Amino acid sequence: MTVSRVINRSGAISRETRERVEAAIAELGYVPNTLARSLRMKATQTLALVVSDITNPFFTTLARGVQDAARAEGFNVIFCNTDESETEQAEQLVALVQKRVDGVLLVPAASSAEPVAYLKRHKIPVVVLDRRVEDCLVDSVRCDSELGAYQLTRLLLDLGHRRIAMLSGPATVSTAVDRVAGYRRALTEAGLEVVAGLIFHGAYSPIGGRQMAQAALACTRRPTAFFAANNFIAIGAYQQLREAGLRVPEDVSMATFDEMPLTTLIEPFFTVVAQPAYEMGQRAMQLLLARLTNTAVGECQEVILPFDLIVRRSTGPVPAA
Amino acid sequence: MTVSRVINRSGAISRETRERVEAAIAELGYVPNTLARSLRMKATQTLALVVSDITNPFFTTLARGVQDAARAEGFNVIFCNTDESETEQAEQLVALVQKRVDGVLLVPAASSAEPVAYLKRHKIPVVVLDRRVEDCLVDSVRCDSELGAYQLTRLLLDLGHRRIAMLSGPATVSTAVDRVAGYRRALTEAGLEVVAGLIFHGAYSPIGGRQMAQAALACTRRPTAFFAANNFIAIGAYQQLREAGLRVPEDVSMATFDEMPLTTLIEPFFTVVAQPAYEMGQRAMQLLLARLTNTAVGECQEVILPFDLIVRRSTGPVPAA
DNA sequence: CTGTTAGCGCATTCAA
DNA sequence: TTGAATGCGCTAACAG
Repeated sequence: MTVSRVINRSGAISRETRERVEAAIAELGYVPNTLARSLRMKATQTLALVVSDITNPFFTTLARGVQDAARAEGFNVIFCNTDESETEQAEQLVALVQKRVDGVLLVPAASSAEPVAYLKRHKIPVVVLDRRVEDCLVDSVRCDSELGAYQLTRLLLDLGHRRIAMLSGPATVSTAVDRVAGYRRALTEAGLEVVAGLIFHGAYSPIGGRQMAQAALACTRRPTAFFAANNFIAIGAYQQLREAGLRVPEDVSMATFDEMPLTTLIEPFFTVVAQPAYEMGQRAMQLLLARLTNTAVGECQEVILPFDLIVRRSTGPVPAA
Repeated sequence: MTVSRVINRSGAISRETRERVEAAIAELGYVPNTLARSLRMKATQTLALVVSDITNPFFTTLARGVQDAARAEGFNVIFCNTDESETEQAEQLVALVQKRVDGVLLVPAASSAEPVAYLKRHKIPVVVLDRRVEDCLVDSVRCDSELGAYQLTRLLLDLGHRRIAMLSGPATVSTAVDRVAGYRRALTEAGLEVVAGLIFHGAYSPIGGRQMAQAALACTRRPTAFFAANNFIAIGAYQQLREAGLRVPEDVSMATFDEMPLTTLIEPFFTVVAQPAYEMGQRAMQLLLARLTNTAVGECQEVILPFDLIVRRSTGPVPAA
């Protein structure tokens, strides 16, 4: 139809017909069908963001960054949760391929490169966010978890702590692994022995945090500091410590990765490595859009964003024995 | 093709051909195209949730409820933010119609019934969530804001407060209006005069909260209690009070609507009317799905869910003058 | 049980 | 400047 030309401003149209068409559109309440358009164009103008849990403030902030950047270019974004499960993730990716999304931002549930390969096989551009995957031929945006953990551990060491429990995430997730690595490096450099019994892996969730804190408290010599690998672990661990009658920071110190926005506003408490979630989302989306529009983008990029180490009230000196 | 029958398990197929087809599918990495399917079927198996800000924990929790319920029935959900703007909302709805979503869950940016009518005109079922709209012929799920506000105000009155500042949301939003109404009723029933100068309307955001708190503090006789209409307002107001050198609850009391999940876990502080966000999302989705599948659902339903009034540390008696 | 025909609503290509 | 034919990938309805 000529209608198509009017709607898309493609081709030349006499003013008269255009007005006639526009009038008809208004009168009939006609709304073009994106499905048909996408089918024909082989492009959906839709991108996806796959995260573990859209309930985590770190990811919601990231999501806003993603969405704002996408909106600016006229793209829609679909959000998916994997709940940190590789099977869930695989299902989600299949669904996204079925929908023929133009690109995917992926916070991988594990470090396997298979999901990335899967998308590439279907010619869907991917940007890996927040975490590493084994294979390296992907665009990616993240912070340096190893360095962050190193600095946070240094901070605790400088305060005099020697028995620092590391409450990390799933051993399959790169951030969890890297944060343990940074922790180890700091200890080793300080000439201290790394005690395997003080390193824990669990879910990136309040429950995971509780369980790990409980296990850590069961050690013969109680740790004087707790390093939580993310905000949810910190929360759970904190609750567990309180229930065990311990005060933070008087009895034990705590430090963690990731801000907890509302908490921070009300009563800034946790000493954290604050990652720039919004910017991470934005940058990742920009990278993806560049792949989609620019033909010549060259090799894959690896963007490492800086973080802030913010010292607050949850850390203090080792209490007198 | 026969392929379609294999994939959809429709019609009868010999085991041999089925296996042959399945083998080919696996080998080629074939993934069916949802766009084409939806175009043909005139159904997308996709629903939408439109909220003001997906960053607000109240809405993320609600979103999880929505999504979990949808997933259970094989539906996908698209999330949209309106940032409390009617124009944004209108744009989002057009986009959703273009995408031919099968249904919409709407947290309306204003109480105008026009957006609902628009969707109905396009034969898209709607469930209105959390807020009222003027016209009533829609399914809806929410809590009784008037009652919640009434009880919260009563609580403050019982503690002896007489000058209670009401920091509410936009006057165009039903929850903001209803919460003011509940506040007024409590005062009136207690035989107190409602001071117009103590009722404020602003954005449902930390900034809004700050501004209203500032204005309230400028009153000749300072309020002894602050009633925030939602969590974001509470945060902003709290910050403003702190900066003014006031302690909560020693100098002033605060009460609010909506939990702040992480905050609550760490250091339960605010006295709140806690709405069951997750259930609200779930119920709304169930209602929508009923409309979509069941043909005979009868009249529109209005589900009012109960809330919890939780008393915590942010409220206390009026300090001695 | 399997294949064929047709059309969902759009945009590209070519003709008028 | 406009219209007609064609096909994107799928499924419903019918034939074989």
